[in-house]
Amino acid sequence: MQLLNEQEIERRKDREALLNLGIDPYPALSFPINATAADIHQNYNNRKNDYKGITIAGRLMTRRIMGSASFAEIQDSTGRLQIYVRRDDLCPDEDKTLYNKVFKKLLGIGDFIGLKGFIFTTQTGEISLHVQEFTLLSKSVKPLPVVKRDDEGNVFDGFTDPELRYRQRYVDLIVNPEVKETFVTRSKIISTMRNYFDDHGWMEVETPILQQVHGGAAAKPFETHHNALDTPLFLRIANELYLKRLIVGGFEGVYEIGKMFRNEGMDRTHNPEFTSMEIYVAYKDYIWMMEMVEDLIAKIANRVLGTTKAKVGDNVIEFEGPYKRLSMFESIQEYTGIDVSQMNEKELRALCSEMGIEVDDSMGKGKLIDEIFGEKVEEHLIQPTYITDYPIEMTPLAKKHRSKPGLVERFELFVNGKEIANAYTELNDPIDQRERFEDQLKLAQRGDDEAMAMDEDFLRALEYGMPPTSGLGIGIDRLCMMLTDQSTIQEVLFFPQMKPEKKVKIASDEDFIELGINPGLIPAIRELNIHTIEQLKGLNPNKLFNDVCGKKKKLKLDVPNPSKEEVSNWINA
RNA sequence: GAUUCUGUAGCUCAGCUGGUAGAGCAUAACACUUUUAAUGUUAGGGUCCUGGGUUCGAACCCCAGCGGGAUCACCA
Repeated sequence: MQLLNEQEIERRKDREALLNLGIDPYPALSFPINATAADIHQNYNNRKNDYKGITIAGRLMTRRIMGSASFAEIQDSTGRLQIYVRRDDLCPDEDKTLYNKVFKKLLGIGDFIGLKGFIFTTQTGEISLHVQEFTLLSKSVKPLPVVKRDDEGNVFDGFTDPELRYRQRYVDLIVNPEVKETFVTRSKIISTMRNYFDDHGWMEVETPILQQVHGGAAAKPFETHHNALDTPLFLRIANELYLKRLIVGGFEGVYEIGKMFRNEGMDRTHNPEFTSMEIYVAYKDYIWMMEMVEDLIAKIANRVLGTTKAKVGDNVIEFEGPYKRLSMFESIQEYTGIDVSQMNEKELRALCSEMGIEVDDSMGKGKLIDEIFGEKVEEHLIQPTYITDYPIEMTPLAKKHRSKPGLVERFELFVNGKEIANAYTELNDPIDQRERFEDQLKLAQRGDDEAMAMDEDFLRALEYGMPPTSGLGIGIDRLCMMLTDQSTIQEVLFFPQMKPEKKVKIASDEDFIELGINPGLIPAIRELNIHTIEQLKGLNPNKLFNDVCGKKKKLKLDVPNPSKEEVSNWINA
């Protein structure tokens, strides 16, 4: 049972009226088209003769009816096209129903129609379709928000409420073309990346999303349960350890683009499920990876923006490499003037409190350095910058630095103050790896809930031998935000996670009848805005009795008044 | 999780000091055969998020809850 507003009732009536005229509002048919809105706008002026006998389909978005002629706009996946409809073209004979009734009255904004006609240019210079035939393809029975734009692109009645836009993304996509554009760009970013990898001979793979050990990163997982195996399973927080197993298995380049799941907070840069790309290439190191990433990102920017310069917020970012490289210690030195490279844990802790950075006892040396970096450096890294050579404590899966003791071969790429990529020369010494996991265990015992879990099977794989390998992870959503100049992750996810909508179960007539209510009284009950059984149950019987009798009289319902006792019985039933 | 702002017609929003709920678009009716934010005339449309409280009287003030946004904290 659904409560309908005036416009929804009106549209349902139109649907009935169409059926009565013998027009199926939802015909089962295919409607072949030979043109799109974008094609017509681009090419009509140069190839005018080719644009006769056009068939095109789309959603009716605006109408300007002027008596026996009308202008309207349809929208297909490529954009909008104005159509020109004349009564005497559609209805050459006496019977003008098709235009006067069907087109003008029974169609509405949001309906899908198929059209046949020829393209022409109006007096005001707008390329338009002169309609010779139209077919209703699908009737819309819910009113669409109508967004108006003038010639300068000013928006007049925007559909802007973020809650509605995210919950009803389909509506957002229909009425806000720039939203659709963002997602087209997102798709291009991913396909460009995929093509780049494939062209290099690296193979796309799929690894388990349901994992028994949630390794490869430090985060709280979503937990579920497999009934047949009677075992707990986790939605993956990372896929790194599986991809490395494939390198052990003999593939020399593997990548995966897919969803990760983390049971943590949500904000404008975090969604519980997000898309990451991870790639592992054998016989490479992180120096090589930096060059690859520069090349990749510049190619993506070129493909989606047509340039390597991108406007991001108030900044213009140049994505053409080579990017600046700074070691983590150098970056802290550069932005604070302090050399932390020789400090021990105690000195670092003192420095943090001096800088007003909150610390707690669970934090080891690496974590403390990371805190300083996050607080003092990150925001300054606007142009693409590689931060390299991280403290070993915070990076249990990366190989020890070839020349700098206490550090690992790792870089993160920062753009506009945000991290968008993370890469290592991968740790492939199984003995070292086991020790690192054990160190993580110790951190966990100190209370660090982000410490990584031991994965015995992964260690077994490493023991068989993994070639030197470099690995990279890119946060796809963040990259998309960057390249589409969006400041919230929700704008680059079709369906961002939201709290569930409150569902109210509207009582049907049968539900009311079941309580012993005379069907003739139901209109009075609804008129009192009583729509759910719970609502009814919560009412005072005397008040309800008075209200129902009063409404019954007002609505002139031809049924007897209920007795007070009957009304009490409804409530107590 | 904390702070703060916010919830009024299908959509976007007004609503004064607490005194019968308003506009534009959309919808409906009439007019109009090259309009384009079409236009003109007219009409209908409301659980003012929910529940309590204060008051003669609450969209408005107070309390609680629910949804959403922003900022902060954690994480990518």
